[in-house]
Amino acid sequence: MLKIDLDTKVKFLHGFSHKTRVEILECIKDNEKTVSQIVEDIQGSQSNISQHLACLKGCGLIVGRQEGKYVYYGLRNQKIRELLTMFDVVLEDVEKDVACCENHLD
Amino acid sequence: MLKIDLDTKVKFLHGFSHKTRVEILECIKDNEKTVSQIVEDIQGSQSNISQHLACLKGCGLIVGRQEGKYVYYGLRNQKIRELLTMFDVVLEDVEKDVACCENHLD
DNA sequence: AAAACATATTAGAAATATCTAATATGAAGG
DNA sequence: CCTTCATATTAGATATTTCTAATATGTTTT
Repeated sequence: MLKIDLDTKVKFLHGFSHKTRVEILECIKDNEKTVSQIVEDIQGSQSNISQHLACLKGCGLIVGRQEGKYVYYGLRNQKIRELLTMFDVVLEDVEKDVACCENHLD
Repeated sequence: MLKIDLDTKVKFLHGFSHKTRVEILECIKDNEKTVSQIVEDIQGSQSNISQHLACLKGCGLIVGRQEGKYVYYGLRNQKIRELLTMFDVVLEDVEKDVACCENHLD
């Protein structure tokens, strides 16, 4: 059990903190895609998506693989995929919880 | 299997996107604490911590329970705790991966 | 009821993140 | 080579988040 540095963890988690990045992650969750496919899927601008991809890569969440003039991006590993799945599971729980307690998320 | 709304998910994930908030979560991971205990543990200002606690509550990650003049904050449920644990597991994986590939996190 | 304590809220300043638009790089095809 | 296509990078404008300092709320203690 390695000791995880707090700053590293924060940087890692930062990857999940923007709508576009979450969309990208979900969009490539099951199979890698080229930048242009991602741009089309989530209807963003090329430059913007490219920047978010760089961010996700920097956070350690995705990897890019060049093939000719295309670059394919996919999740870095299986554990990241499991984490994405877990977000949904946990959120369902939270939502049920919140609904039954009459509290609100904001 | 409920369908999780993207905006709800993004809001939820936003809770993890700041160093102080991650510190708070880790600090109350095993048992709930009062605001002043948290302030002391992570060496922040009362006002600042209070604002981050409000944020975490809004994101659905923690719950507060008043007892006399104290307010105890703890993780909302067990699943959130598992998620925090999973972050460490995934990060270890990523770090090993990154180390062996000679890429960097930034 | 006043004082002391714990926490929350607010406003505005300061710091950071994001987006847009333009340009750069680099590979493939003619 | 020159063009086209896919992607990356940059700079500056804009938007958002965070912090600090001051004040407010609510509870206990005296």
